[in-house]
Amino acid sequence: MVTTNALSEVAALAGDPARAGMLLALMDGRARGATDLASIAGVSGPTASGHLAKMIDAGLLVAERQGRRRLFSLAGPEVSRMIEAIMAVAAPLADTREGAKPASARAAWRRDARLRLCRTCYDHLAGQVGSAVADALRRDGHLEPGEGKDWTLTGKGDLFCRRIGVDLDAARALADTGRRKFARQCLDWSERRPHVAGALGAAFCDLLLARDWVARARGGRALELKPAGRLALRRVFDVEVPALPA
Amino acid sequence: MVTTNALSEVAALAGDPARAGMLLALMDGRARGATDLASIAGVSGPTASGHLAKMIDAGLLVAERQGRRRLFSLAGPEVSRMIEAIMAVAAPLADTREGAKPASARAAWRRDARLRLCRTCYDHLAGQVGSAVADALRRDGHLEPGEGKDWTLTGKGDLFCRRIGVDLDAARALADTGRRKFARQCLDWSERRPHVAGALGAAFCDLLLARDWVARARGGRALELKPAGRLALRRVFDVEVPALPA
DNA sequence: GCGAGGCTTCGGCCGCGACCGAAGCGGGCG
DNA sequence: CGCCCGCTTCGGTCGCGGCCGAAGCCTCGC
Repeated sequence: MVTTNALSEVAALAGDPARAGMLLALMDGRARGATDLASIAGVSGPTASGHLAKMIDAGLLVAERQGRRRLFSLAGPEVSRMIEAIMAVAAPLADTREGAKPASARAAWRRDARLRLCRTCYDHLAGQVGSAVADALRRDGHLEPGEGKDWTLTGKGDLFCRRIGVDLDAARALADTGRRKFARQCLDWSERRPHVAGALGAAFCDLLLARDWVARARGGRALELKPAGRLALRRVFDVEVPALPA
Repeated sequence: MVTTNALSEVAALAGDPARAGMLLALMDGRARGATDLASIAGVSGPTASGHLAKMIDAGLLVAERQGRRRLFSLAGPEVSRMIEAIMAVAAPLADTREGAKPASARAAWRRDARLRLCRTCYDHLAGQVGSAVADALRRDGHLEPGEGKDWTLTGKGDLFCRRIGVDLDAARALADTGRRKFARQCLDWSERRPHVAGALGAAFCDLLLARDWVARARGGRALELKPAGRLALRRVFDVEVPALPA
């Protein structure tokens, strides 16, 4: 029965503390370099490299060169679903082991739900809100997949951005200096579709913050979607985002 | 960060081929003895016993004495969800490794969905249908949790069973000989609530088969829920069971 | 009450795999 | 062009944990 071995092989990958630490660190959807992950996992560079190679091999991670760095991220939503499922089993274990704090566990879970709904990824939007915005832009012909992992803003999209108040000029200026890509596809772990990163993504995020449609939760990447923001998403982008579970 | 260790510890449990084999074997919801599981996993008795003890300890399995045997089964739905989630990640790996049979994998998955919907557990109903029936009987005051892991059939339940055609006399006769418990709570892996086992559970299953509401799929524990059966469940038990995914 | 079957505990063996330091590659940046 | 930084490969060490056989415990059945 090959399925038995496949199960144990994948589980064994997540079954090492160093690898588990890396996977958890990548659950936020950011891509990280091998050295970062090594220090997060508390192992040396070579050891981390070996772990990462195994996880790439098994399809748990994907890697992308960026400059002289190699950035690793979760291979897809099924991987993060797996990690969540394992944590769901592991949570009661951790509880019973030390003084039982189901309340805090539930709070953590709620916080996770908030993260999945709306968060920043560096300085741009991610989560369901980020993906919904990107989806809407594509759907309405404002944004198209460009060469490589870039987005191309169409003429129609240019007009749309100016109309709703996105500071396109600043974003373009930043891109022209070469310091930053204008618009990049950034794959989101909790959603299927990529969202909008780069200078344009940051400009969108700035707009939502300036309009007070979303607000930074103190000390984290979570963004609170205000009622006015939910309304605005419907009115401006014609998208609906689900409410947070109670 | 304790959550990291908890994750890796649980994953490591599933990361051993012998333990993974046991977990997969238990995915059908049946409880098995240590010797059975040892031969399934291809290890000796003592080795299996050690594995089982660890999984009990971690809350992945639960054990129940029955005579001089000790029966092991999955601790709950979150455990089977975890295993499914891991397999979802492992499946592509197995595919690319050898000749890729996504069709058969999908067929297996569909078969699993059928198992979750309706199956036999020994000779009684299990799966969503089994649990739905048990839920309805409790909800309507026909069945109550009795002492230990027994169910108690109320007077109202007695009348109800006779009215819909369950062969109560045969079930009671069987129970009176002591050869069999009358009605036992049997925990179902794919559902929360226990379903009805014992002579009464078997009688219910016989009824559904006799009425042609369900039919045995050849060569398996899966039961096909006929359209008439779905209708009957609504009419007789006032429960709704979801359709199979296409 | 005694034997048998099922499960667990104990002790000891062995192999896999995590780990690190040192050395090798390769792409930026000054 | 050459240094530097980030990542990988190589070789060797070591400890954890899986594995089994033998022996012990408990429950059942004759």
